[in-house]
Amino acid sequence: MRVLLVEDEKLLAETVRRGLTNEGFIVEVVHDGVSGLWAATESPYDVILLDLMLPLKNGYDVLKEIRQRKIWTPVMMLTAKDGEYDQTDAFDLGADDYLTKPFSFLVLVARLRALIRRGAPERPVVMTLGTLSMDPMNRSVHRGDTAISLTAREYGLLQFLMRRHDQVVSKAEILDNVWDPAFEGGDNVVEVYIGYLRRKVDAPFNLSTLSTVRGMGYLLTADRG
Amino acid sequence: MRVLLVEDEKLLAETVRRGLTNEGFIVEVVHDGVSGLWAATESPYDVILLDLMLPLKNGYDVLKEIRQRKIWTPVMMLTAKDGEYDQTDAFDLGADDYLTKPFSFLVLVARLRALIRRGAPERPVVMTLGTLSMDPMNRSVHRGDTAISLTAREYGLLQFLMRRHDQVVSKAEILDNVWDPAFEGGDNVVEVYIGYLRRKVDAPFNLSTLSTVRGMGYLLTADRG
DNA sequence: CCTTTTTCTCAGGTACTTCTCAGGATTGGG
DNA sequence: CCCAATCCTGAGAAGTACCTGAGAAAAAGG
Repeated sequence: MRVLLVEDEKLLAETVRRGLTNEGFIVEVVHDGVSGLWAATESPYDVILLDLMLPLKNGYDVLKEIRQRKIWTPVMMLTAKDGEYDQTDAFDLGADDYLTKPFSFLVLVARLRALIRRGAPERPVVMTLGTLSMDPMNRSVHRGDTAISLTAREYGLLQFLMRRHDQVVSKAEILDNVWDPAFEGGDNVVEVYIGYLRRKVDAPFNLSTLSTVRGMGYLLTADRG
Repeated sequence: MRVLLVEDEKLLAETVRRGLTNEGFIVEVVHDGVSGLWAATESPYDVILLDLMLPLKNGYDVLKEIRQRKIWTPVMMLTAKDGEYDQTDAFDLGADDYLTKPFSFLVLVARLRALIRRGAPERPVVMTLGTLSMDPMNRSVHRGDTAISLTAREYGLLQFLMRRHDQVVSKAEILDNVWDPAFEGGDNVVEVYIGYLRRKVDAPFNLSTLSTVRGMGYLLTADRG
């Protein structure tokens, strides 16, 4: 269980390091924001403890850049007690928890464990295929940056096709995965829904990424190369 | 905001329950130590109000066992005023605050809020989403700078939606988190309250930040960009 | 105790989704 | 080129999800 601790108050850092080591964690300590960012990008940790007030680069910026680099290690922010910063900012930037100083060591350990247990959450599940993107969090679909509104069934179908992009998927397979197992109808309904999708994700953009492979099924590919 | 109240004096328990419910908390009451311990381990609360003198198992033991089971929900002890027990004991065992009976209801609420704020980081002091803002401290909601008056239930629902902004939340999820766990009714009540909220936070401002995602749930987004 | 507010249920209405069907279009093999 | 298999698609019926006004029931506030 590897922990990166980014904290400039040497005394506090040492206390926490010793305590966590004692609890069985492997702790690495750095004392400024730039080193923190570097450490976070260079080696994998199970969780990052990030102080807000740091020399060279403050905690917010470190967090922001970590997330920009698509590193989704859980981050727990350590904030001083006055409410100078708005804590929602930290969450917006992708912090997973925060702790207000001074904190009890027991609380720290408990929260740390909770965070690790939750694991690096499946945060950016947003799938992309060429200019087509899908975000399961808010169920939105975009081609480039124009939003596309899909019904539940259309969405389910597209999600399945995106997961299996560049593979031919048969109508039977689609029925099995997108429709109710108990579904009794024929497979014409798949043809119909493929039609709906084409009109929404391809036709308005003069694309044809969703093609028919006669006798086999359908094939979704990326646009632009 | 879920509270577990462990208190054997039925009258006091009922008063507190009603008062807290009125303040927007969801309160569950049990009347003895064993039930309290069981409840605390079985479902998640934001804070536990724990009387010291309890039938079957006293408050100290309950607290100790709760902590032994690695449950770190903030606990506020309710102690009778005579100094039979030393209050530092409570802290040693992992209580986060205590209140001496008889206590003022206002003080209880204030300390409870402080505790929840300290203990549950996912409840920042003031939440904002676009021009919509909510201050849990005084339970006020504003759109821009016009105040909006909400009932307890409306407030709870909005708070939940704001915490999960930009995510689709299902009616079942809403029922689980905003309504009493014991709630038996169908989920039409959610539709009704979504309607109420829309009439208060969206319609008067010609906005539609609270949208329906058919077949999935509801989605709260920020206005203006 | 009576009044007001809040919560919840119900039922009718509306709008949307899903699916079926049938005829038309397309494709590939002979 | 013609035929048969396959796929597409417009229209519409059936089904479902959601909204909302009205009002009963419960709680809160005099």
